[in-house]
Amino acid sequence: MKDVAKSAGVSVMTVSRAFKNDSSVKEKTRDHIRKTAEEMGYVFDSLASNLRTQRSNFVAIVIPSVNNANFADTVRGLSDEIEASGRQLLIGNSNYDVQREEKLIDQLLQRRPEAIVLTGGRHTDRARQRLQSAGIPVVETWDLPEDPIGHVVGFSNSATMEALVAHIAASGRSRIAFIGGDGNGDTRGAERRRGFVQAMEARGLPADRLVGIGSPPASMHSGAEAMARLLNDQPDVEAVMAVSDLAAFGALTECMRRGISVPGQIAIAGFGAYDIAAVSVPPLTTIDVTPRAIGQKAGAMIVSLLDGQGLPGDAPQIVEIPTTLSVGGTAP
Amino acid sequence: MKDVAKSAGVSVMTVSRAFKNDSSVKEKTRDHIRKTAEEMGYVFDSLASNLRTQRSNFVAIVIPSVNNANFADTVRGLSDEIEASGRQLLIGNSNYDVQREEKLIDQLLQRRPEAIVLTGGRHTDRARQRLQSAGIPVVETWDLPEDPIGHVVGFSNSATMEALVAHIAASGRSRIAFIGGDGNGDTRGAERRRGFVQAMEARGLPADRLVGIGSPPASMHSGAEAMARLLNDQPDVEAVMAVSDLAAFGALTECMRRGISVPGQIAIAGFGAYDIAAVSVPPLTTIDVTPRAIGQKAGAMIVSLLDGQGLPGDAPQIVEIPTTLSVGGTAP
DNA sequence: GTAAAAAATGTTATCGATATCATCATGCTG
DNA sequence: CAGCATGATGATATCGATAACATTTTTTAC
Repeated sequence: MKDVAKSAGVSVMTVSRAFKNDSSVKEKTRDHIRKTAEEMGYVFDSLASNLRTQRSNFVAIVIPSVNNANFADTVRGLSDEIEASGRQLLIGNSNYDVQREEKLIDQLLQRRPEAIVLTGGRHTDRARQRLQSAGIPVVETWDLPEDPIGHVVGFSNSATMEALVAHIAASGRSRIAFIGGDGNGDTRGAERRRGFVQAMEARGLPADRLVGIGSPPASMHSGAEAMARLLNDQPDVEAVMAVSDLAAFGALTECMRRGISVPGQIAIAGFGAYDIAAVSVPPLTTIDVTPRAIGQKAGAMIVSLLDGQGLPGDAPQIVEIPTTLSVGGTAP
Repeated sequence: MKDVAKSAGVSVMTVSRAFKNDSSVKEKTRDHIRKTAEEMGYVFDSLASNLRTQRSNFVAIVIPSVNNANFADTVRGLSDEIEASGRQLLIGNSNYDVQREEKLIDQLLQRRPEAIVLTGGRHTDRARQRLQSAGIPVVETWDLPEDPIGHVVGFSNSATMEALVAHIAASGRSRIAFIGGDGNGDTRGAERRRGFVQAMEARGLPADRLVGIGSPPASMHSGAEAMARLLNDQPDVEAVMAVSDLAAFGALTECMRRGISVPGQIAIAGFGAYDIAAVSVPPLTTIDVTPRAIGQKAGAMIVSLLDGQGLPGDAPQIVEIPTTLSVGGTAP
């Protein structure tokens, strides 16, 4: 900037002002400076600017995996809002591991984000502390934590799953299995499993048909494999609920390979309303959680907190995202 | 840091040294400082560090869309390598738009990344200039540009598509259609279309069955829709090649809905070896471009350039990624 | 035409960590 | 125990932009 100033025959301060064009610099001077800078190949250094202004102009989001269309949709929704406000989005992925998440949060906070978005409501104690003392808006998404760190934009995975069980059970099926991760690494998956078990027990139905698919994320392939195991071990199963559409579709393909009619012999339900749900033949019965809307709402909330008059200490907002049951052909 | 120093009874310099534990600080002093800092809730400010050291410790990647499993895999491969070297990855998405890419590159360069990874080989002139004068390693991926900016890790989309046409044509089918984007926004898609046309013409086959699916990315839904149009307009079609597995699978489902046998009446081929290709019934004939390996290779290259002795001005490396034909049931 | 207001530009100190050089403490050698 | 190497710590300037205040130039008002 000093070089540009010298070359343009003005002070550095004028150059600085010329670059954030709101300030009071004569139009002619500004154009001249801009042109000079362009010719010199000058690139503004936002590192220095960020340090001086104490504003990093970016928002961080921690997701379990970039490789998941649902989270990608949330990222897209968030990204749209954040970028429209002139900020950038920094994405970190935790690989479904709260320890890794803690480390990531530490790293991200060192870069002084203006706000941070988390996926899920379960975190290490240390991560919670760090976030709380960071003094920036924290938004937990994809969940309704009992004891939120700050703001929340999400839905209850367990309650939503219970509604889905109600739908399946209403068709008279009682031997219902759940395909999903067996650990607690994927907290949303664990919540869904918990919702399944609760709903089954509330109806006096056996809730012991839990088929594990190993470490998250649940893939189409792992769903097919789990279905194969289930069909071998408990061929009398009447319905299968999967932790996600991907696993559900995998299960459906396994039925197709074996000539098992869906939903005739076995009903299948997924979760997440992925693209595959609508295209699949038959379409999947699933739950639409509007992942993009989650991101958008979180983004809008953050932008209004940062740009609005509201102080960071404002009362935490809890936004519950409505989920809808999308009845397809696999479980009418 | 000043506060921590005062509280721990040492100078700021000692605190600074205590945090990058390589330096010569007595172990006892370091532990004391670390503990004091932890208690005070001190969070290291990497903004200041980055400014002083002129090293941002992050690498940027520009992808067309986060919402695409192939690019997500590349991001994952890159992320693994970059994070293992202690750096962070900043992801920007260009929405398949070179103008937007140019703007994004400008923004990213202002944050002084240590290297930048691009998807595709087509960029605006201004973006090329900026990148060239940035003085950092630039890696173009997913393509083999004629005039690369710097390093390259990719494959030829057109040549790969030609190989796929060869496979289909070898089965004796000649009325072959291509389903893909009709514009040039998705440069990789456009290259594949070009490869299709070239291969068809080289065989003296008609290359006019091009079915557009609107703006990228090609989705399962848009593939199904395109297939429906194709079947209505040109019911005599014998084979369909899609710009991606997602569109291919959508096309397959449309055939299933209409009771058209695949591959009996119509053969279908995709591109990308997405999860769906292996799980689909029948499995899709597709091209595996090993997206994750692309990311890993690019990441390894960058890390070796940054951490190795090699100067940034070193000779550009061109790494061609081998693609493999994966013959499934849709086009044996 | 002059005084006051407004606009445009300049000067200096600063954000928080660190490179560099300086200083002080400690250990080792003969 | 002097003399020197080594280890540990401190003081100061600096990275590049900008806030805050100071100064100069231009415009407006009477």
